Amino acid sequence: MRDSILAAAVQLFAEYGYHAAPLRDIARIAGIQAASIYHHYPNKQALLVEIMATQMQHLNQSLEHILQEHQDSLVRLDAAIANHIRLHTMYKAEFFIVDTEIRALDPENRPYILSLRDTYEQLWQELLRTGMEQGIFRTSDVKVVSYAIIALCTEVATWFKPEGRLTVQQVIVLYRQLITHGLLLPDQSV
Amino acid sequence: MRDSILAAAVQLFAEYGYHAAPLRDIARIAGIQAASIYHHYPNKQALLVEIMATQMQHLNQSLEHILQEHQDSLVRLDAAIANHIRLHTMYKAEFFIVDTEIRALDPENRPYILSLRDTYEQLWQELLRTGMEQGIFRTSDVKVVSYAIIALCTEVATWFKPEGRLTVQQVIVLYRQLITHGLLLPDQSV
DNA sequence: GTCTATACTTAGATAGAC
DNA sequence: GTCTATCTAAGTATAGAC
Repeated sequence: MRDSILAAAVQLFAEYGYHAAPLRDIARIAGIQAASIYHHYPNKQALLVEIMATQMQHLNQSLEHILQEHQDSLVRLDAAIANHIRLHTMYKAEFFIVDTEIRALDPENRPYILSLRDTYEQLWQELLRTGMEQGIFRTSDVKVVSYAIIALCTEVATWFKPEGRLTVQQVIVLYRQLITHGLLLPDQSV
Repeated sequence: MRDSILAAAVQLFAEYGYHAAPLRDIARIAGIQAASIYHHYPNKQALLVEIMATQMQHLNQSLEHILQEHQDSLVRLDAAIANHIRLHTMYKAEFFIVDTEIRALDPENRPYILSLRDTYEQLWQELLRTGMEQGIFRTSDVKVVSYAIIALCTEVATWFKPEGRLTVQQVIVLYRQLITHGLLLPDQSV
């Protein structure tokens, strides 16, 4: 039941937003009365925090694992892009909540979630900085590039449909190409 | 007063989200009572629609202008990137609302706002398709690339600070570089 | 562990005076 | 054009029975 409630919350938070999703509706989808939710969670906010924390920890662990497993910057980049897009398409609703409901966090919960997001950005920045120092990646502003790549791969979740025109793997290939080689054809390079 | 109310709404919708921003607070910032808002706007939703429609029309007009003025695909791309980033940093709060509160739109208003967004995407797709046909841009999935570039340039608004480390112009140069040439150094290209 | 009933608060919106 | 006063609905959360 605890999981059913959380699944219902994920669905409604993603569809209508945290503040627009009534606890009564979450309860209805989970098949119980609103009051019964309070046996499993202390309040509505706790649902939001658990959804966000779970996904961010998952994301961080997977990227840490990639950095430990691989030393080659190009392999790391490819794996990190694929990992980000796979998780964001697989847990589409959950990550949509992570990306849009930060401001719905109570002041006492916000720092924790932001620190998890910060950790993820730092892992990416480590990957990028190493690649630039090795002369594999073009030297640029590490922070800006990390924000850019993360935003790019995150946005996939907003339009991707599992039954759509493209498979996840095809999307990964397209994004990888864009991130590594850019839009211009080589002969146009300066 | 009409503009004061709208400015207050922009501030609070951006900071707390549409549903979490009480009309009474909007009124307080505008310096009037909540009931007085209804002399200027029929309801809260009308504030949201006006904010979104105004910005999207502005964005569309500027890109249409660029496509009319320039024929060279590379010039068009540079101008479109700069235009998007400039508007998104100049009207940061307004565009943040456009990008996060689509789901707060009532069913009768949503199609209109989505059609404006659709127009913008189509203008970008026209730009990209032409460049690919001319052999200036790498051939790829036009829709996916348009989503990617728009997401990339939109995200700038989430972290950019006017008094921060980088100027708008510096950010534009960095993003332009990333979009056109990608992350890898040329000798690493396949 | 789930229920019914309800307390408490706050929201958007309206009525009518000035 | 703005106010005070108020309506009505809806939200989160609690109390206490089963």
